[in-house]
Amino acid sequence: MVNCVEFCKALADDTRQQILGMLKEGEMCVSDIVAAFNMSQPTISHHLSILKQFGLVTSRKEGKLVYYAINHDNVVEC
Amino acid sequence: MVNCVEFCKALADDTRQQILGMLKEGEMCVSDIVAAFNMSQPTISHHLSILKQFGLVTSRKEGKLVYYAINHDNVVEC
DNA sequence: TAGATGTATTGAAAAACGTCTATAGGAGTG
DNA sequence: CACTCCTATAGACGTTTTTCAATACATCTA
Repeated sequence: MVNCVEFCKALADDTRQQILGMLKEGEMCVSDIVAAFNMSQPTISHHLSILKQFGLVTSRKEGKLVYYAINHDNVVEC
Repeated sequence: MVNCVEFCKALADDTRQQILGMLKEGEMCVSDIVAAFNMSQPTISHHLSILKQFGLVTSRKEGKLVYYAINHDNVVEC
C-alpha cells in the first residue's frame, strides 16, 4: 500500500498525467507512448516505472513489447 | 484556476499534508502552526504560501496575526 | 548464432524543491 | 518615535527529481 503523499508525488508531474490521459483510451506499448512525447525513451520508461511503482498502471509483456494500462483498482475517472 | 498537476504538487509534501490535517480542525495562525512542527517559521510560511497559491487554503489577517483555513471550495474530506 | 528491435538500467548533468539564517515589513505598545 | 512581536521575503545550501546518452538485457528473425 502506498501513502497519500507518495501517491500525490506520482501524480505531480505533467508528463505522467499526460501518460495516464493517453492510457485512459486503452493500453499502449512503450514505443507508442514515447512517440507521443518529445522525450527520450529512457525518460518515458522512468516515468512509467514510477506510475507502476505507485500502483497507477500495470504492465504486461508480449514478446518484445511491454504494454502499460491504467490500474483501475487505484485510478478512477478524473 | 489551478490545473491538476499543480494541485497534486501542492499535496505532494508531508509537511503540507500535515498542515492541512491540522487546519481541518479549524483555522490557525502561523505561530500556532509553527509550534506544531520542528521547523523554522520561514519554512512553514513557505509551505503555507504554496498551499494558498494553489487554492488549498485561505488566509485572513487580524492585527499582527494571519489565520489560515482550509479552502472548502477546493478541498473535500480525505 | 548473429543481428536487429524494444525496453530497462546506469551514471551524470541540470533543474526544481525543501530547508535554513538573516532580514524586511506591518502592527501593536510604551 | 522606539521597541517588540508576528509573518513574509531573500539568498544560500543540500537533496531530490527530471532528463539524457550510453549501455545492458530480452526477444524475435534471418
